[in-house]
Amino acid sequence: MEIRELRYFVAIAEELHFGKAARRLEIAQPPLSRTIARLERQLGVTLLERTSRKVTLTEAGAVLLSEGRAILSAVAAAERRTQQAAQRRPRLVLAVKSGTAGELLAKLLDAYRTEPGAATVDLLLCEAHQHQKLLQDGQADVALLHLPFDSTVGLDTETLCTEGQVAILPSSHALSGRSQIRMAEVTALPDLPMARWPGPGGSYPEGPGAEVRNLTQLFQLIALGRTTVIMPESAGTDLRRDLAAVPVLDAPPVTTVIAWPPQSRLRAVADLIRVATRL
Amino acid sequence: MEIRELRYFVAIAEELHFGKAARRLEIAQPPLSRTIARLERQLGVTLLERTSRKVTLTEAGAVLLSEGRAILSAVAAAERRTQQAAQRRPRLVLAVKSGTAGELLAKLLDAYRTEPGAATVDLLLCEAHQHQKLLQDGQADVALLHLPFDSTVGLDTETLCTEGQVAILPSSHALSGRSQIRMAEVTALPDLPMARWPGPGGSYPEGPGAEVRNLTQLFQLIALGRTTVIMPESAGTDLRRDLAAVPVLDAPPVTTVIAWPPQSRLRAVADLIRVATRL
DNA sequence: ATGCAGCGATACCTGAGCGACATCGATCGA
DNA sequence: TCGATCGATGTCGCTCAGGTATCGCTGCAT
Repeated sequence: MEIRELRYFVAIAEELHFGKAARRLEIAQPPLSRTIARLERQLGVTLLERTSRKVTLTEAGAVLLSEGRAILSAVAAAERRTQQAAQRRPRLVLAVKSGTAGELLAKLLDAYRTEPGAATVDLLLCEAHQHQKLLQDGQADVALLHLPFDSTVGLDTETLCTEGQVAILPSSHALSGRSQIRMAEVTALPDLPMARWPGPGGSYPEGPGAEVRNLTQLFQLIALGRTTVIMPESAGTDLRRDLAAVPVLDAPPVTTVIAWPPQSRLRAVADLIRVATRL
Repeated sequence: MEIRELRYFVAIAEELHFGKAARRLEIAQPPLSRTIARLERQLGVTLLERTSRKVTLTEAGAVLLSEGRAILSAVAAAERRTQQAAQRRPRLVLAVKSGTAGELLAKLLDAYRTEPGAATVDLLLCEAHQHQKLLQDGQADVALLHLPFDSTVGLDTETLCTEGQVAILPSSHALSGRSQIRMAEVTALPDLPMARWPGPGGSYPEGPGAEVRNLTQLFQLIALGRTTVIMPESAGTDLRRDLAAVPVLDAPPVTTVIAWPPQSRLRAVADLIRVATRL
């Protein structure tokens, strides 16, 4: 099995249409048909059921699609990382959800900068749920994740810190003066439905709250009295004047971890992790 | 970058010798030289420093070696799993360290067997530290691991159970009648140095205890009064007559988890996991 | 019922590149 | 200084990737 064959198969499996897949691959349709036929012959497995009107995946095809996507990501990552490693002055891409881990991030970058042979660290500000993909296809080398929100499946991690959560409310709200609060009190506020974040697929869960994509949007909506949110303490420091943070007693603690692909061999990654765990 | 090129590069990077690598790949040496040269040209990166007497890896080459091995494993896994998925009656390979999780394993297999459309489960009895590799190159589909001993990096997991640990002693030993014991008491026994297991590389750590590879060896040595061991409770049930198990109060608890590769799409794997978590 | 449009498979051709063999040039040790 | 060893290079045959033209099947519209 070759990468080219896998690329072709994944394209067809996604399009379920030889013509469209060929256009996407920028080749003609006949070589595509032949390549897939040969792949099937070599594996001894039928991957696609085709009539002249419809193409469908077999069960084996679904398995190969899933495994194949992972392999193609890994190949793209290998190419990127190999080229990075050859640079005279290495660069390191650190993926962080925008607006989070502010102080920790600053301390980490400061501490790492003084390391001998420190690489240039590029920050890749990403949206929630993107980390995984960025690390897997080599667009990022390291990421800061927040448990239990982010998944660490397929990654090596080290715990950096654990913190409580706070509810962000309009300063004018009745509860904003409280020194602490409980989950149930926040989630039950009928006048302030909880904001909804996009899920892993990029679509929003059902619910009454506002749909938000970033902290600026969110804070604006909270200030307007349209929504509220429960989030880690550190993200609630240095708030706008018209917002208040109230510690939520029984919210699950949030753990910030540093994560990297397990087979990472970049010295810069190892250094950064060492610095991070010593903070 | 193609799989063939990656296979060639990994072979050379491991042998650090074009001739030997070519023999291992069962091709002549010249095409190998040319293939690597072209790979380097395409990546725009020097992977190997070569003189006519010595070949060494560059830093970029070391990165590609590491990433490349992972990719080759993934490709082998994809081929195996695709072919498995095409079988009329699917098979499922469950990797377990020999001698562990006895009762849990029996219950799991019994419960799964009654599932509608249950696959045939093949047990792959392996040695410690092999799980990871078996799952990654597709020789196994699921594994039972024991935290904190085994690494779950790169795998999805579900916790099945947690148990304490016991010290296994000769029945004749002075401590064997105790109802409980402490770590320090066991590790400090001068007459019974702790047995040594092979590490991830297959070599043994330094120490006075006996070198063992499996439970039969181990139990025999304990019965002979040559060593002792601390291990999970469940592995210490149904002991030989001449051995005794004493709970170790302050030993870290052992968690048994079921683990699988994150991109797994086999229905049989999903079924088995569901059954396991409901036990 | 028939003709047409859309789709995947097949036939055939050209050129790139893989792999084999022979050989070169450099380097190290005797 | 000579020979052995090792990676690079030149050359050749052949496989196979990719292109164009076309076939055969199927569903749909008239």
